[in-house]
Amino acid sequence: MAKIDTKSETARRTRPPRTSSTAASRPKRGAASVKSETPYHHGALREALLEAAERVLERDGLAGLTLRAVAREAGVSHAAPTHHFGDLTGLLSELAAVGFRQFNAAMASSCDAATTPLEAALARPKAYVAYAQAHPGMYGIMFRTERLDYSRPSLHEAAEASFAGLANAIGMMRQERISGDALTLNQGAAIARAWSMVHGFTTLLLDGRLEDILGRLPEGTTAERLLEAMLTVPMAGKPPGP
Amino acid sequence: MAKIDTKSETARRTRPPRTSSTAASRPKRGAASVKSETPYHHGALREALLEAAERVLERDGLAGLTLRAVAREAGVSHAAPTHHFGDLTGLLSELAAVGFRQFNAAMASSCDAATTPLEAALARPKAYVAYAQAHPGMYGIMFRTERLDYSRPSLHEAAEASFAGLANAIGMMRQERISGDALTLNQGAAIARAWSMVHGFTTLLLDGRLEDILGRLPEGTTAERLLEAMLTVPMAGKPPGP
DNA sequence: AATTGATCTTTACGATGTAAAGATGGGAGG
DNA sequence: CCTCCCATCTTTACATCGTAAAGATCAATT
Repeated sequence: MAKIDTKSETARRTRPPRTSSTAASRPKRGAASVKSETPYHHGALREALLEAAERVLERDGLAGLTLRAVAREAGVSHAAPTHHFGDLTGLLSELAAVGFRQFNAAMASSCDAATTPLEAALARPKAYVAYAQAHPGMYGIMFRTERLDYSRPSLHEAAEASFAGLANAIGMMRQERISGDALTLNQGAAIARAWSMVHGFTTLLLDGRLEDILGRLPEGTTAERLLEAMLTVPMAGKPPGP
Repeated sequence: MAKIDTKSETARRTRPPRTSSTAASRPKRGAASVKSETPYHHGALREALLEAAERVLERDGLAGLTLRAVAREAGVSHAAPTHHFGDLTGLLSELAAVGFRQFNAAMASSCDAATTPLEAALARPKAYVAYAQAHPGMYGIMFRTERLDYSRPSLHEAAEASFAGLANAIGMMRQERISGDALTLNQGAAIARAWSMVHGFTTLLLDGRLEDILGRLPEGTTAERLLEAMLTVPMAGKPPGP
């Protein structure tokens, strides 16, 4: 009469046969014991859980991303993630680290593809926004600090690399070297301005708060075009007539 | 044997005697029936709940802001909020509306106090950031779209007023009239740039992500000073030497 | 004065995070 | 080869949360 809790839980757990996309997992056991379709020891649960988490996040959004949902998606018991991540914060932090690495890779590759100086200057912000639009859930996690543990090395490093890349780009654009650790006020302001602008734009865009503006712009103006205009046009004064 | 749920709940509910800060509540009953310290009908539960929610938010942060916690804080049963807000989304939305009204008032009053043109141009962004720093929880709710219902009139109006004030200020700064509903690309870009910059800066600041930059700036540089520099200094090129 | 409808409480249920104890089996040491 | 250990995963349990539904209470209307 105390099993009320597990009733629905057990009933739902159909346990799909762990269609792991990374077929390289479980090198030891494998075809030796065919009797048990889902061996007790997964072999690569950590990675499988992170992939499952990403899938759940894309499918059900941030609200659906729970420890138990991720465990279900991976086909393991609801308490299995605990051993690998300790906590919901732990899982989210590691997932955010994955996101930052994807993010950094996307930024780096898009920068390499630039040819003209103007293109080079716009490539990074565009890639920033493009990543967020392609992976809104990921972006949401990465910048939702309340449930993140930055003392975790993987997250700290990935996020740090992201910031370093940004600061570097700004420095190059200003044709200065960002020397070591010290910054002048104007250097700091340039970095903070660029970051704030792109990050703020992205946040507002994902929250749908720019639709109001976009709707009033000339027909068919995209968010990317608006971003370009934001970054290109001088800060104040009358715009040049058409 | 099915009362396991209510056990701890009831045990905790000490029911403080509703020390309502707004003494104007319950005009009808009052001193007539002294026997019941907490009358069955509160009289102004809606407002009391919103105030309680704000208190809980400031004390326990976003994570602690639950329907039940708010009900506890207000000294009513955990299901009482349902009748007034329907939903957690409802409560959060109404609370966000309160926040937007506070926010708008702060912005307006700070704009009136400006004397020089430069001061006037900086007053609004400074007030923006200042409000967020003074009420981080509120700000978090106001711009956390996922659990907000913008179809609610109070929230929609309050947020709309906030946006209108911003757009107006940008238009005045550009010495243009924002005519009706249409916007040129440059006008839209100016609005989006200003909003993105201030909102992004605020978000990054509240998330502690600017501490890295602030720490590398000249000794004792505050966030407000950095914001000023962001808004004052030209966007690119070498800074003027000291 | 009886009724009614709004307001608040009780009770109940499914879901979640987390802790703790039990099961499993790969690998180390005899 | 056998046994034992321990990392890994499962079971079980519990406090809390959001929400729904039914019951209690009371002010106001008829």
